[in-house]
Amino acid sequence: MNFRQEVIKILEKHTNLKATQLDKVLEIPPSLQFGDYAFPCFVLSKEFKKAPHIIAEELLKKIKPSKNISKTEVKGPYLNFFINREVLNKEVIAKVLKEKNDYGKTSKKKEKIMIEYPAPNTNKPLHLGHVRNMLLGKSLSNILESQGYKVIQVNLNNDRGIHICKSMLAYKKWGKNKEPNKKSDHFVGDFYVLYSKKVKSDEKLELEAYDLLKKWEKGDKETRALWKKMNSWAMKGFDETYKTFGIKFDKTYNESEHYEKAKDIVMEAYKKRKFKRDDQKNIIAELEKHGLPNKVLLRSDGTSVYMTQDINLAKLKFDDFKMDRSIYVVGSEQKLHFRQLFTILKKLGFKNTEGLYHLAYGMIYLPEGKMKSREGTVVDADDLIDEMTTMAKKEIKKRHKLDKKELEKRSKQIGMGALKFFITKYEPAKDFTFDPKESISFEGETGPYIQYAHARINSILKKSSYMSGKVDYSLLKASEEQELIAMLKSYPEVVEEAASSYKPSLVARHILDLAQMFNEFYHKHPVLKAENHVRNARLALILAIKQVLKNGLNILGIEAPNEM
RNA sequence: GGACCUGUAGCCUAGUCUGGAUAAGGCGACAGCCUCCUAAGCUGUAGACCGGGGGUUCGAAUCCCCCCAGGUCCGCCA
Repeated sequence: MNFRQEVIKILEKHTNLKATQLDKVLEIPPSLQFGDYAFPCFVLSKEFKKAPHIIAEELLKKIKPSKNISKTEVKGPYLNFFINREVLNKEVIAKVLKEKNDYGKTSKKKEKIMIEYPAPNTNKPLHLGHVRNMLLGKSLSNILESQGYKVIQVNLNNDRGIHICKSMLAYKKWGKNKEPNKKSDHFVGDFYVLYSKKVKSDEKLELEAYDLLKKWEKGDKETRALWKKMNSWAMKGFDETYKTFGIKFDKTYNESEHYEKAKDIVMEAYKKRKFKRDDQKNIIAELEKHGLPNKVLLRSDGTSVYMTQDINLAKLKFDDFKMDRSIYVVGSEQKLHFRQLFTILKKLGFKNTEGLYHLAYGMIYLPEGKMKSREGTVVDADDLIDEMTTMAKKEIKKRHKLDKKELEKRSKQIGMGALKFFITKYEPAKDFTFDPKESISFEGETGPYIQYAHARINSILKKSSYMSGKVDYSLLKASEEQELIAMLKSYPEVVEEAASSYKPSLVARHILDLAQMFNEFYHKHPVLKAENHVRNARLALILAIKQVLKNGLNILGIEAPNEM
């Protein structure tokens, strides 16, 4: 049953507007007290040369109530339509309860989409920026999958280059061949920090690092062995963190394996005059007519640059998976880079360049400014997880006495829920400041707030004897109940919108609103102590709310605990 | 200098694509609510010339132009 179509049909009969025009102007009122759909009569006022409110009155007289549209009303220049509550309530709640975990899912979309994230450097542990990256990549993957897309998640290790050699050098000099005595990516990162400290008083280290890079490039055995060892430490540490975030990749690419292979592609294109040489004999892509700065692709000595390897990787990924779309989850500071890359790929005649997309996310600042790995002013991902979990543990201890295992489990659910929601609720493009003191909160617009609403519902349901027999849905007529049903109804549309606009934040906001409205309802209207029929209807309602809260949390990678 | 992004109460955000009915939440502040389904909750009060100025429109936080402020980028770094 499509109520909107029905309203449009009615209006089509009584105005001379076409369905497509009506679909465009028909709106959903800001508040349910104005009905479910509103037709603004301004549109007709010119044609009829009458004031909009008079047109509304005239239309009202012509329209009779039907089974689905129970009432029409004039409010100033608006003609408002009210859907029959009983039909709507029943339809929405029954759908949620029937589809359960699949509510909000569809198999409409068939395309294959690749998402690449978080592409770390293998010389230091993951930090808060990666956390945002991972949460965005992962939740978007879930959201796209829920719409039927075949999603391929890939990672790229930036595993070669001068930054790697710096931590290698420090290990060589001061590492005493030690094995990791802590989480192994942190162990590697310590040497990067150590290098940065030492180089301040000893500039020669910089040259030594470059020597090491040259040795690496020549394939020096000892250097390669150390490089391999330290990289495997770093990656092993990353894997543990990925696991905490529930992330698995279909494939991981390593920059070192193919960074040189793009040379042939570039040279061939150069021969076909797609690229040129500049005064210094570098091969460049001329991008000025596309409104972009030119870009060097091969140095005059034939060595490749960052852009070159990205060209090769794009080809490699497409050869591997033949995807229709490819999303790069990378910070917004690389916007220009990706505009250039995509333009170059088009010039090269790559397939599916229309499907290339840079999902740029904003910076995270700390109260003291920008994060700098070198200076150690970063928020480490693992530390952050620990801190959130510890805080959650403290909060739980205030309320309950739990055995150790349950305490660990629940504090992880809540701590991670808080962290994930805090970051996901921001729109991807937005910069924000992460103040550890204020950000670690479990009250207000937070993950635990939503989890709490979920747990509360569960607690009520546990105490009830819910009969799945006949429910009189017309009894759900309080404004809170109607709002709640409207939100349940629109949940699938919100997920669809989140998928098409690549904004997991939309889902986050929606379930937050739902939890807020539920809490309002909870305080105003008793469920268990309500009169029999009303109780049954409310039980059905909150069961549906619980389901949607859970679905929304889960799609964002957040757990929905039954008790808190 | 150029390109892109951002600007909504003391602070953080939603709403901007697709213009419409009193600009919606949270934090903080103040005043209340646990003999009643989990107070990680709820209610109320104070707090907004939607960065500024023009324009389009019956109607602008939303669209267009100009300006101001902040950020990012404009490497043969990744």
